[in-house]
Amino acid sequence: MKLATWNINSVRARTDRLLAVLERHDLDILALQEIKCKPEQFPTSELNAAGYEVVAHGINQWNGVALISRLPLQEIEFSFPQQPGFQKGTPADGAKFIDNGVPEPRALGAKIGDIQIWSLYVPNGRAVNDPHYHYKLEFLHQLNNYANNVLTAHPDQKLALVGDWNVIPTDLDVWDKHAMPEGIYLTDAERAAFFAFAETGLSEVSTKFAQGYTFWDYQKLRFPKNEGLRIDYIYASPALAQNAIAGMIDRAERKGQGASDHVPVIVEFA
DNA sequence: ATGACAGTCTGGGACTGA
Repeated sequence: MKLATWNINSVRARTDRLLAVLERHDLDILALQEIKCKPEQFPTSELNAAGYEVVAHGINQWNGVALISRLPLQEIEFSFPQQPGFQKGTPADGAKFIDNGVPEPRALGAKIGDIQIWSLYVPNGRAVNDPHYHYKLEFLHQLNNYANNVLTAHPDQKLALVGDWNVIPTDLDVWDKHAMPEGIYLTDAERAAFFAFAETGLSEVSTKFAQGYTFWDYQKLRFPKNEGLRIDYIYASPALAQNAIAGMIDRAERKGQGASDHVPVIVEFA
């Protein structure tokens, strides 16, 4: 079973590349982030024709996540428990960000066979101590609580948390650790929030099979110079992780006209 | 060498992203 995650940066702009990725890698499950479209704008008929079921969760312009699967998608969830919302502005009550109680389309869960999978687009954070940064940390914290609750209740559950984590976990995951604006993505708090998932028993399963970056900015010849980031990850619970047998980063997908700035990360399970 | 990233729409500039 081949599982992949990919921040596609607009599915409408890259439907041809999407279909090619599914075919080239013979994927069974693909989690997308930044689809940047409403469900009715998603290329559902093309994907159905290619043999996939689809569920998309998005608005017209920003964010948006989707799951594409050969096996049926069941028990769809459009947010995880306690997923925070975000409203622009500075809180007047001393809070660190305004949670309007409406989760953005950044998480989509489903049961595929015996695997519980989430496609996740973790908030960017924008700048250290920006309200969006605190929103990001709260998003990761509540996601961690959810994962911990699932695995505490069902230790043998196959659980996959995959997506664009917008965290640079180690200095090896960025070409220049001083290159990020105001040090965003690699603060101690962001890194601690990322590694906290390992404390729940999850393990990141792409790293042991594949080296290299998963994102290269469109600007400043970042891709030709291989100045990138590794911010797309596949966390798996013990029952799932033990079946991981191979993995790769599809670096070639970054080439040519019309590429996303992220590439697919793929792990195969026995 | 005088360009310089890409997506979307509330569009021809602003916003977001990383």
